[in-house]
Amino acid sequence: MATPETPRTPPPTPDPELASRLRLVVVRTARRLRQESGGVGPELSPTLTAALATIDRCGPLTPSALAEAERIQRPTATRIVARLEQHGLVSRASDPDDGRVSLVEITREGRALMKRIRSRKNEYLAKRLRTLTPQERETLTAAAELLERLLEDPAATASQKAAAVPR
Amino acid sequence: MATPETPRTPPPTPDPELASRLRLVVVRTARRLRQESGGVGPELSPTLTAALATIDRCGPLTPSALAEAERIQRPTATRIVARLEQHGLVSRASDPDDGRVSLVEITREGRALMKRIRSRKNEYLAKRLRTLTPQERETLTAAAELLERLLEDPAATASQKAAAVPR
DNA sequence: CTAAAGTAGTTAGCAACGCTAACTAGCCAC
DNA sequence: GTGGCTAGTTAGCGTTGCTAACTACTTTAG
Repeated sequence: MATPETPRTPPPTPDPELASRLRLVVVRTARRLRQESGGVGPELSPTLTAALATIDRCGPLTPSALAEAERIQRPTATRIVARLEQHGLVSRASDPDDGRVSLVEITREGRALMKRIRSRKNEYLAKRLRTLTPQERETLTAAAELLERLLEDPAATASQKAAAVPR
Repeated sequence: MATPETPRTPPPTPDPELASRLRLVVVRTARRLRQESGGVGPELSPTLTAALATIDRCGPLTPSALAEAERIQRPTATRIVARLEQHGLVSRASDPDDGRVSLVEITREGRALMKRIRSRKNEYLAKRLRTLTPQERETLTAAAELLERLLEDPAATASQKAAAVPR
């Protein structure tokens, strides 16, 4: 098994293989998280949690802004906000300057839930993480940051999609 | 932005925070991958791709074994196999010894598709990965390995991490 | 000032994927 | 054989993503 701290894998890292591998592991991990989150308690699904986190972090924002931040389509954002609102986790306010936009904001309850989620819902993952060495956790932290970076910059992606028409 | 420029995690990394962060980034990455894969061409969804990869790697196996490997329920495996079979990517054979079980195997076409997928469908990810430094890619490789380990059963994990005793 | 164009949000409907519950079919123990 | 186990399937549900099309408001042009 590779020791993450030692760059003992110098040459043989062809992109396609790493891409494949990342694909698989990310898909499987996401699935696993979804499974876990469901059973733990009366908590939110990963999707709603991620959205709530964004709303929390980015302050009051419009559904469109949420869609952009989460890389989802506006209709999806609409539904997500509706669900969160239904649970009393976010509230909406009309923009006085522009009657079209509505500003979504996290509520006190929402914030409290986020806090609870951070400490409790991640129990599964956190427990697993605790079995790793500090160096390994560092690796994951760095990887998370890299992925975050990869997720940004929609330019290349958008142009790719535009080029791929036939279907 | 490469070598010495990642002052990542000099301070302690509390588990809950890392867990949260991993959660979010994994969920979002998975979503992104799903979006990309759909539009690029006549390719498979991430779920089907992952399943096909497992069938390819683990040789002929039963639907139950697939379910276990992919951490899904048997009915889900049934549907996935049906879809793959529909596309001619896998074939089934009855076990002569046990009339209940059916053995699923990847076909030549399936193998060819896997090959194509590895080189083509990951284009999006691979392209992004190419913007990283070798060291960063190494980090992701190590992270993928860690996540693979974390995905395994607690029992299996425990035995494997025998070398890396948590404190 | 009114008409056209653009933008924010929503609604409606579709497909993928995961689940549980319940059924069928084959195997084995008695 | 009958009863119980296991493998696989079918049926049905909920979530989450999408696109297309609609409404409502704003902005711009004439």
